[in-house]
Amino acid sequence: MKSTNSDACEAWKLLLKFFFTQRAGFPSLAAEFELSPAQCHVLHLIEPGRPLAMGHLAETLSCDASNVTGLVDRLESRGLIRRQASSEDRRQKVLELTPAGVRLRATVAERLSNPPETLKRLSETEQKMLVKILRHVLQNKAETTK
Amino acid sequence: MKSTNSDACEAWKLLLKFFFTQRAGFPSLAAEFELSPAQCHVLHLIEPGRPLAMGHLAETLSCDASNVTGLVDRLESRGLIRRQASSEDRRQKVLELTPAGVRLRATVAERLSNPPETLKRLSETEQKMLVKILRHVLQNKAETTK
DNA sequence: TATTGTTATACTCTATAACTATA
DNA sequence: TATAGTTATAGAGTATAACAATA
Repeated sequence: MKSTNSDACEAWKLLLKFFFTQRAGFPSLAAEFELSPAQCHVLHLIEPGRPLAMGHLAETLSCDASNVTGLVDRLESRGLIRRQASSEDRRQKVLELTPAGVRLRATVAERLSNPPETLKRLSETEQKMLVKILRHVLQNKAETTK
Repeated sequence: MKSTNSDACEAWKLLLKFFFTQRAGFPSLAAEFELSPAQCHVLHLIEPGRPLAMGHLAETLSCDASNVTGLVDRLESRGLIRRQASSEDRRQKVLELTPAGVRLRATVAERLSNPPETLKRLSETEQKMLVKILRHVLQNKAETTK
C-alpha cells in the first residue's frame, strides 16, 4: 500500500523547488543589515525577553557548540546580543537581545514579512486554503507516528 | 486597500517557519554523501546531458563567479563533474556530470524525495489541494505584475 | 565522571580585487 | 573595451579534538 504517499511526494518536491527559488535571495536580504544568513537566523531565534541557553541554540541550529561560540562572539561584538551567566547552572550561559538587537530583529522581521509576488497572486480562496493546510503541517510536528 | 494581502502574509510566515524547520536537516543529509550543502545544490542544478555554463551557475546561485570556481574545483577533483571548453565562445566553460556524478545525483535525489512525516500525515484531500496550489505558485513566477 | 562552553585547527563557503584569455 | 573564468586574499561558517570550569 505504498502508493498512498504519491501526493505527499509531489507536494514535497514542489516545496523543495520553492525553497531553492526563495533561498537565493536570503543572503542579500541579510546583507542589507550587514548580517550573514546564519547571524540573521540566530537573531530571529532569540526572542525578546526570552533568554536562550547557548546549548539550546546549537541544538536548534543542528550545529556544533563551538560554532555557536563564534556566531555569538560576532553578534555580541556588534552589540546585538549579550551573554549572561545562568544563575541555576554556572556552566551555562544564556543569550539575550540588547535593545539594539530587539530593534534590528524587528526591522529584519518587517523586511522579511513581505511575501513574494507569486504568493500574492494566488486567489483569496487558495491563500486561505494554503494557510489552513500549512497550519496542519506545522501542528503535526509533535504527534507520534502511531 | 492593503488588507487584501493578509492571507498571503500569513501563508508566507508559515512557509518560512516550515523552511527553517526543514533546513536544519539539510547539512547532515548532504554529509551522508560527503557533500557540503552547496555542493549538493550544484550537483542538483547540473542535469544529466544538459551542460551548464559556469556563469549561468553563478547567476542561479546568486553568488560571485570566483566562488563557483572553488565549488567546481572540489566537485571535479572528486570526479563528479567535468569542465569542458565551449565550442562557440572559448572564454566559456560548460559543466557536465560524469557517470559517477549522474549516479550520485540520482542517489541524493532518491534520498531527498522522501517527504517529512508531517506532510505524509495530511489528509489525501489536503495533499492534492496543496499540490495544486503550489503548482500555481511556481507557475506564477514568469508573469508580469501588470 | 559527565556536561557547558571555549580554544586551536583545518576545511569549505563567500566576496572583492587584480589578472588572463578571449570577444 | 567588455566578458568568462581564475587567482590571491580575507572573513565567516562549520566540525573535530583538547581543554577549563562546573555539576
